[in-house]
Amino acid sequence: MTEQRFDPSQADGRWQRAWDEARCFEADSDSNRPKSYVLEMFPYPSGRIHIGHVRNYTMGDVLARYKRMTGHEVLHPMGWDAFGMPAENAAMEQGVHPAGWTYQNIATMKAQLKRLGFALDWSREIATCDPSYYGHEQALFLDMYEAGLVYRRQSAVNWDPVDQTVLANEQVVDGRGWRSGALVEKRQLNQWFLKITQFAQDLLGGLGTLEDWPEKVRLMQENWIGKSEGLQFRFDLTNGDTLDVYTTRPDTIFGASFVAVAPDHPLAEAVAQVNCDAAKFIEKCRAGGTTAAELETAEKLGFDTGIGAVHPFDPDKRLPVYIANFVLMDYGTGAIMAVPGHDQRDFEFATKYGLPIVRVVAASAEQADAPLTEAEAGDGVLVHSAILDGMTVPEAKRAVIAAAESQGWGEGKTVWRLRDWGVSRQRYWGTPIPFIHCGECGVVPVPKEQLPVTLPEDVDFSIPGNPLVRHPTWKHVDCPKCGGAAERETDTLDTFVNSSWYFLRFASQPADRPFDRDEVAKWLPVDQYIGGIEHAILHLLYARFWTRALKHIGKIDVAEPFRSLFTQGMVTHETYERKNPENGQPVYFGPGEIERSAEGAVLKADGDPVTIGRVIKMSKSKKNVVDPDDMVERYGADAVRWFMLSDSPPERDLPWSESGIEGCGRFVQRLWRLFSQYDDAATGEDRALQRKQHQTIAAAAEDIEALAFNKAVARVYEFTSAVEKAPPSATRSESIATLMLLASPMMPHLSEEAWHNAGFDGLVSEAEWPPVDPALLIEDEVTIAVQVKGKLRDTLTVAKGLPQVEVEALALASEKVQRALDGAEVRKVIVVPDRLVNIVA
RNA sequence: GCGGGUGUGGCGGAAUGGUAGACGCCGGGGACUUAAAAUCCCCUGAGCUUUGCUCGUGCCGGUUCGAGUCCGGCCACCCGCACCA
Repeated sequence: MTEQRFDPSQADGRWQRAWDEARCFEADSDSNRPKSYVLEMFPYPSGRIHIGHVRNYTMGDVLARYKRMTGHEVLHPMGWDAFGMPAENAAMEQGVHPAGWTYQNIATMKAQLKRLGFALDWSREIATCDPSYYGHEQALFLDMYEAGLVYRRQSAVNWDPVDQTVLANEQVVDGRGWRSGALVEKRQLNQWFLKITQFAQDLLGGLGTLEDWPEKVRLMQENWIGKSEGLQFRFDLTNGDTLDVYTTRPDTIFGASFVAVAPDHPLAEAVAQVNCDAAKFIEKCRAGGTTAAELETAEKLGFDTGIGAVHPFDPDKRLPVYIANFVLMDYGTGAIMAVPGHDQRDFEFATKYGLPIVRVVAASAEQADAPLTEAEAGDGVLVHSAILDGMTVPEAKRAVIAAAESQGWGEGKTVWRLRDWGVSRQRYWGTPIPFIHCGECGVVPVPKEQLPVTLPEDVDFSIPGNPLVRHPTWKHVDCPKCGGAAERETDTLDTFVNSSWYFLRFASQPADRPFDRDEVAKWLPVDQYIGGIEHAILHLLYARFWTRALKHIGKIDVAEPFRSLFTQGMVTHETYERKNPENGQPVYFGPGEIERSAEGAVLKADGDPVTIGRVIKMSKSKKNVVDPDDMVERYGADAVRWFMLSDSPPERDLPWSESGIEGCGRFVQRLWRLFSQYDDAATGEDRALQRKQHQTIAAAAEDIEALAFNKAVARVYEFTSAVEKAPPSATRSESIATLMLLASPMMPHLSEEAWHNAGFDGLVSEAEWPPVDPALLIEDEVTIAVQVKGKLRDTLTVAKGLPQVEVEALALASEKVQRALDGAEVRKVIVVPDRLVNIVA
């Protein structure tokens, strides 16, 4: 006899232990079933699992469990993206060691994930902060160095002069250090780079093969790589020098009214040597923000160097050369020809400094003198452009490039927006870069047999700066080449490096090398990768680059790491706030502190109302967070999982609500009551229910494979209602068993318990997805909409496949149709078979 | 600023160019109960002159027999912008 209510507090743990004991989620690479590699982006161990993680991993889990039920050998691993700044911040703020803090968090979060019943292969767990992981990363980095994919050069960092520390962009607030409040300076340091640009064309071309990636992500990457074809050419300057500029619009060369260089361009620096106003201007630019967003939103500012540039088509024409804050040194040559008529940035600059704005492209020759109120980037024909007049934009581009090449002052050139990847971080909690600096031999790689270069444990975070630099002994080593005194590299690798190959390490974990080539060949590519849209560009591009780099140096034979990608939305929640009467700043309250009703919300503490604010991404600062553990404790893992899948399409944001999770808890119990009605002694057929059953199996499978979990959930609801209403029969019992199977990827604990109680053998987690009888999918009647002039007037229920003429006759015979027609003459009748009739009068 | 996305009832959403609002939440009514919880049933886009009609998918316009869906232009919000992960 089964209990009245399903009790997750004891059932969840029992089945989780049963899965562990059966080791049913460990991937067997010797299996001859078709493989399926399901991977969710691994989490940063920040402390506790966030509800957003729960959503991400629930989606992957449903797919992994479904794939296992449909006969696949599934690899569904989990690990920890364990290096990063928060551990160092915790060390500084709480006096804990980054390693201790990180491993403690991992233990906590692992227990939380276990409580949710995810079908993960924990035998392959990795933490990137473990030397057994990052040691192999160091080896791969050295391999890339040997292959010429790693180099060093000067590059700017944000320097906090008070804390004597390099700051990340997010640590710079309004141009000041977040801790010290000091004005941040740009400082040049020698840093390590990976040559991602060597693969620019391949990374771009590869996007075309990624059919199962969202179009938007491919577009974003394409724009990020930013291939552009244009003209690089040389201006002769009035001071006797020359200046190389790059333009994607050589056709507009007659519209150029000035030339601009980046503040850190050599020409700008040369001018600053002799002109202190220029030096001050450059100083001002350096004090500003470093990010592209800040540069481009800042007011356009320039400094006239007094130098003139000779127009290549008109030796008498001189263009003033400016230093301008909106020109980027990293793109092209760091210098541009500015065409205000056809580039909005140039337009704003020209307006501000009173420079000429000339139209050189118009819709037609007659429009040559149409006034410009903003820059026009559209197509048209060339005007006011001497020899180019009348040409189209593409013709003029070709003509100018041809002229430059034949006259020897420039050449057509492909330029990429993509820049090489700076991987140096002046921080402790990361992978040590395995190099040694020797006064005699220069930069020397650490010999492979000396890997891993591990982090020293005795470090002091009470003072700012990189502890590796000031550690008493760690960096002092003998040069591997000459044996003389030398120093270790104290920079560590960007944490994006850790996440650029972890999916390979999951496939196999040999101790003596990063991965096994055959195992990688067996499991890769990842069949379904799931993560947040915020990783659309950087992480995914870096992982694609590492895959190419490792293939290039002969380590693997994988073209693309992720065959199919899915980007899920965020979990959001209402905010509850009051205005602080003293400063007008909002004071936030957590969901646990308030009492929510249909009328509004009141604070439990004082019973007075609070304002219900916008529904936004959960964040600690807004206190609109819920803790997954609390929810699992109150409603059980299955209700939480069900909520994560319900309602919102997975690619969109999911608003968490208390009433929503309560509804899910109720549905778990409702299913439980239905499951307990399973009776293998029942007899009799129920054709309609049988039809519904098979339609539901097919539709749910289709929905899960399309990751449309919200639709699969709706199918289960619908089918549940149908089974509940059906009178007892063998079909009904069969339907109940089917429902256990359909629900099992989403609500595995409930399903295991019910499966067991119904007397079935084995675990439902190892059962097969129920087969579909195609004959039962077809309906024999259809409902046809009848429209008059596009408006619905009636519906008809007819046999499926009824000939068009008969449908038309039935529609015209309808009383409602005749009334709507009101005697008007029928001009045309459109019949869509089995769907609709539209009568046009 | 640039690149990418999203917008449908009170709320989350469904809908191969073909019946807009499936399914769920909230709310309302009823049954059961001494009562409550739990459960079950019914109703639930707006308006109107209610056998039915009109309006309605962010806003403005277009294509079509027919537009939530396609095209053009706007608006709002979200994501990314290279040292957050």
